[in-house]
Amino acid sequence: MGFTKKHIFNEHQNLVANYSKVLGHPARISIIQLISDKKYCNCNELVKAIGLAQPTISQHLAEIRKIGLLKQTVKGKNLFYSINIEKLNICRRVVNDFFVKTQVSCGK
Amino acid sequence: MGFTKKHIFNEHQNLVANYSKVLGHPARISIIQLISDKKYCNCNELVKAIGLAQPTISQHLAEIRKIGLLKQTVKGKNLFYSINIEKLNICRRVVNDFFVKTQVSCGK
DNA sequence: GCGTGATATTGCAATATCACAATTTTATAA
DNA sequence: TTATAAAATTGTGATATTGCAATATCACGC
Repeated sequence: MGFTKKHIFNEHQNLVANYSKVLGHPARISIIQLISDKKYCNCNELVKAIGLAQPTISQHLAEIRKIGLLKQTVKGKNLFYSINIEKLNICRRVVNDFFVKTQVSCGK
Repeated sequence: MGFTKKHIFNEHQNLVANYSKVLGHPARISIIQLISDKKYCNCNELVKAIGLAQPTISQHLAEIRKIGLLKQTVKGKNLFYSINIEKLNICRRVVNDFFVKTQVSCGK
């Protein structure tokens, strides 16, 4: 079929999967690392640093934005991205809690 | 194109992405939860509990196996799956370290 | 051996994802 | 207003993923 049957899973399962899916591509891992290293980073810098075309980077940025991990600041012609640390922390906890709970369940 | 240009990213970025990708589907989240809750679980139980067809579950199990997260025990006709806790712990650390390092970079 | 039950594999259709060229939008600078 | 530069959007082709029916495989009991 090609599409995921999300309705048969609960909200939490879909949430963990959604967050993880965004991290499931090395370009997006690289983008997040570059933005956090440089604090502020525009699209062009990412294009040069990573070596994918501008529309491709823009697309990956949109995926990361969808889960709220990015902040934007307009400065002249440039659009600078930075990490939404609060949201990053939420993602970390959601994913890590899944691991921890799984580990605890195994040990009971 | 449709395929990921993995060669332009480093090993660590691909590793984080690989682990995350496996968690990037709610069926696989659900499978991991069910197996860890029941300690041992065969394919049929997962099929009944989740409501996807047997080949679909089998396929998702294969994805989870690829990153080493599952152990198998044959008992008669049944094949029981359990969680490889050591590997789960490694995955947890790899993914969580990514989050923590990102957070630290933002704060510097 | 033969049937049975459990799981993996194969083949296929539908959808999603990845990557990029071309274009559009937006905002500044001249 | 016009040029320019940055980034988003659109359109497209190639590949990957999701899901399932049909089939194959494998291990047991008879």
